[in-house]
Amino acid sequence: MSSVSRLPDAVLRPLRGGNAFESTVEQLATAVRLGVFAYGEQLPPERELAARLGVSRMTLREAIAALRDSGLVTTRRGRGGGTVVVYQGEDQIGQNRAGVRHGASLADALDFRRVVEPGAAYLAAGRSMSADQRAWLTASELEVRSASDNAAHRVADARLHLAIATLSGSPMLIEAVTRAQSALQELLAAIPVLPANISHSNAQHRAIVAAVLAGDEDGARAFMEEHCDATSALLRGLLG
Amino acid sequence: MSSVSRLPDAVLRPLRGGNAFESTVEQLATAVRLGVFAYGEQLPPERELAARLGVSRMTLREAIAALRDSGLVTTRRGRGGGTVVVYQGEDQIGQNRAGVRHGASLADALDFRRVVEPGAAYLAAGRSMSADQRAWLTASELEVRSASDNAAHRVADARLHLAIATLSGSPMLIEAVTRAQSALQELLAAIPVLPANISHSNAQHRAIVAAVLAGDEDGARAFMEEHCDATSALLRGLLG
DNA sequence: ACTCAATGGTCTGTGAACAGACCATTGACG
DNA sequence: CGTCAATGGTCTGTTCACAGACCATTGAGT
Repeated sequence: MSSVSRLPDAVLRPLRGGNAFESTVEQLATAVRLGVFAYGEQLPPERELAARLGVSRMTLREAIAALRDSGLVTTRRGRGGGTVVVYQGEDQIGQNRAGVRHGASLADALDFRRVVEPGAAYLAAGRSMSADQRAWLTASELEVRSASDNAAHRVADARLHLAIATLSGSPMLIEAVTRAQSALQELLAAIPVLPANISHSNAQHRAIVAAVLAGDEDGARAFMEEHCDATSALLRGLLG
Repeated sequence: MSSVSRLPDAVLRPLRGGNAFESTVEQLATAVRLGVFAYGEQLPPERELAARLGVSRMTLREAIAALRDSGLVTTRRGRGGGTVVVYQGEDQIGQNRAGVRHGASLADALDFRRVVEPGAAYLAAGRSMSADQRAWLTASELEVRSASDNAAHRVADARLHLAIATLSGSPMLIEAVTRAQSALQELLAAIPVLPANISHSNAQHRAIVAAVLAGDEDGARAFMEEHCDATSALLRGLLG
């Protein structure tokens, strides 16, 4: 039985990525870059956010300070104050973060995404949605299509994908999609965006959203698979 | 935009499940119950295991002590010694652990599993495997079929599913499948196992493995979906 | 039979993270 | 125009986890 075929090596993983501080920074930075908090939006109050992240307020505050130093957010005190997002899609120049996602994990992330995103679309299509939810989905898709520049397009794209994941209704899947998106985020940011790519991608988005709204599970999944394959091919072509 | 439709609520999650000690116990106990470490097998030396779990040796030792107290493992000192698995599938009676997986997450886990396991089977089928790996897969399937009692059957089943996930070659997917399996482990243990169920499940296993070995991606996925749907139906029937 | 390498077992000091109380600032609202 | 509720900012003591050195035990190898 070769070395590849042993379960313990495959299953045992580190449970906490370093210290709480770094994990918090990572998670918040990712949330901002993925547009979970859009430009101009306020983050929840520190006490609430700390509770939700399962981290002490001190640690959270240090993490927020790091984001502030990176120019992602600004903070204002007093009633009506808070921490607000300044990031609009473009990272500061000369800031090569975490280069190439520790090695071989590019293929991993692409494979993973190609499984979980279509799965989320499939599930979302199978759910009955409220008018609000349908409107949200449509609006998210429209925002991607009408993005003015590459940076805005990328953020809106992430938001749409996360919206679909959210509508799947499965927390575990939402988390999975979030991880896939954040793993690919910096790679996708490096793609030279051709108009043809964008237009193709937009068409796929429309097809996916239409299928989800129509309750067409298999269609939603198939379109999302195509969509993932397209970006996959693009990334592999550029980096592999 | 209704409360359901907001990204932050869906995406922000606690990063560390309580303290390091509890997480470690949970992970090790799960590994043993899923058969990642089979009966009679040795765990890696403490120093190595601690490093792999990203936890200090002290913490790991406390976790192992907890497993020992639960009767899952025994420990022997000296050269050739170590910690060895005693668990054979049956938990000690009167030990109702974590009852019903905090509420609504049953549906979540089932949905999640139904996405990631078929995805893993699909990917595994698409890979070219070494003779060792093919033999491993076949052996794992055979072990499920020839399990003598329910307890052994359950462990062997988990091992087979994890083997398929491992052969997908995607660490992120392996982790996802592991989480799905461990989330459902205690529920599956509660199913009254009818011979008809077992025989049906065995047939599906054979079909899945055959498809994976034949490189039939779509078939592998479809069979795995059927398989997941079957246990889903069983569980929902009993608990929902 | 002896040796010693491999393993579990123990101890101590240090730093991280937490809980929670308290302070400072601001603007929404009456 | 004043109040005070909501928010960020600060401080303190405590607990947890870690690193790493050292001890104890055993059996594989010679």
